[in-house]
Amino acid sequence: MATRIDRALVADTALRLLNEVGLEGLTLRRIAKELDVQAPALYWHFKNKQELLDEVATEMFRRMAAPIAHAKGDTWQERMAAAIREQRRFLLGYRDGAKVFSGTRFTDDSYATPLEKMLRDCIEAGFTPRAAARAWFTLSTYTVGYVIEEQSVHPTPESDDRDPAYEKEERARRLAGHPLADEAGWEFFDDLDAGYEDGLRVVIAGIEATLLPGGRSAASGEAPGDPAQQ
Amino acid sequence: MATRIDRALVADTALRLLNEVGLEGLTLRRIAKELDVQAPALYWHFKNKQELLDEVATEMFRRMAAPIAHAKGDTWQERMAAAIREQRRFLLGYRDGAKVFSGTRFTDDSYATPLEKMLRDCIEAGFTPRAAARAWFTLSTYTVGYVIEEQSVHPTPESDDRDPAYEKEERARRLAGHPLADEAGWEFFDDLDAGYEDGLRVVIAGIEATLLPGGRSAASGEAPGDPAQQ
DNA sequence: GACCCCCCTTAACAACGTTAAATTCGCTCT
DNA sequence: AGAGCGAATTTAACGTTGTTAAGGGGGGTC
Repeated sequence: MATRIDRALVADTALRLLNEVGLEGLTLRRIAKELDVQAPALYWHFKNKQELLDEVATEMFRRMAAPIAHAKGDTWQERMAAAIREQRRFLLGYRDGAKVFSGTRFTDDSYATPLEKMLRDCIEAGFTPRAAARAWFTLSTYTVGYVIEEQSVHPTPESDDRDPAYEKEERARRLAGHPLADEAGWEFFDDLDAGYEDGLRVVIAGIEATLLPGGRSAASGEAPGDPAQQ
Repeated sequence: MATRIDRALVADTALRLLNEVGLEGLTLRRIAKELDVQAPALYWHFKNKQELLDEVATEMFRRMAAPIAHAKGDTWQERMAAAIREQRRFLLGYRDGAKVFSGTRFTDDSYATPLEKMLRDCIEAGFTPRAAARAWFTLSTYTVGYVIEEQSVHPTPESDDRDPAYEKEERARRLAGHPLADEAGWEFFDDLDAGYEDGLRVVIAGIEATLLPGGRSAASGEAPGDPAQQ
């Protein structure tokens, strides 16, 4: 009847299913059903659910690897921005994409190739290896954090239905007496794409200023606040 | 026998319990047991587990609100850095703190007071309200994203036991042929505090450069890459 | 003393991840 | 072709989870 299953097929199916049922609906029995198989069959291919999810996250990354690596631009700033925008686009493309992605371990080195390319690009632009790593990591961290927040407002991709708990009037009432905080909330909810772009611009400008040799405080330990007190 | 329970007591207890059993061990029955009560009793005070977790996250934030609001420094840069460092410190202080914090909805406006103070501070320093909101939001997003990653390496606060899956040799073997990616990994794992400080420096420098009027591209739409293409 | 509302208990349900054992499929060797 | 064998899957079951339904005890008020 149905062909035999393997890790790749399971990960594929689970990833497709993710957009239909969300992370909390992604149970072993549901995945098994989609594969015309009983749930315990999955345990032949994965030692537990976490390992299966790791494979799903890895497959997710495999699909974004090429677009990230091929991001184009005239300057390193433009290439980095284009690459990380691709990453966000993919994370947004899967329901709960950022949650699945964050904190899971990759099961192979598929992420190494695009990463290697980004870093080499930076180094050729004058970064030290350390600064290049910090630059990319900061950008990536910001992006994942941002998309997690985005997806808790807009649970499903390609649809405008907000999570109903984010309600206008209730919010406004609660924040009476905090006009700035209220406006800040709107600033965020109103245009998520624009908000991301603003933050992206901030981070890239910061990388220029602090991590690129020639930037204001590239080599020195000088910092805002007092980093030594930590 | 035991005193009656209410939302505050439940949230308190759950928050204390969180550090002992972690997020996945934080079941309703376990919380109830700690309160000398049967699990369904919790449903009198919360409509479901998510609402309880929202209350826990809110209580978490209530405790960080004062330290954040009272962060001191001579410049707005130092004050922002000090405030967001406090936020990270608190998130790290609870097991799975960043995961609990991210994406959950606050049940009251306890976060509005410190936020209002930060924003006013920025505006007095010359920011527009919009820029102030973006600045703080970018900083906060970066921090939550960073701590989520941190806590998936170091699951429990105040202890050095790494999650054993992050293994040296295996990693090195997998990344043979990707020397930069390999080194980047070390750059990250090796000193998480320093890594955070580097990123923090980046973001604050970027805020200076792009969001503060007088910064390089404050008012213009100019950006790295091509923001309009989104 | 009867009523009522608040808060909690007991009992139970369906669904979950996971394990153990039995079973079937698909190939190889003779 | 048939026996043998390991790989892949099924059936059955266990303990635990979030959640619901129904009932009961304990103050306060008429």
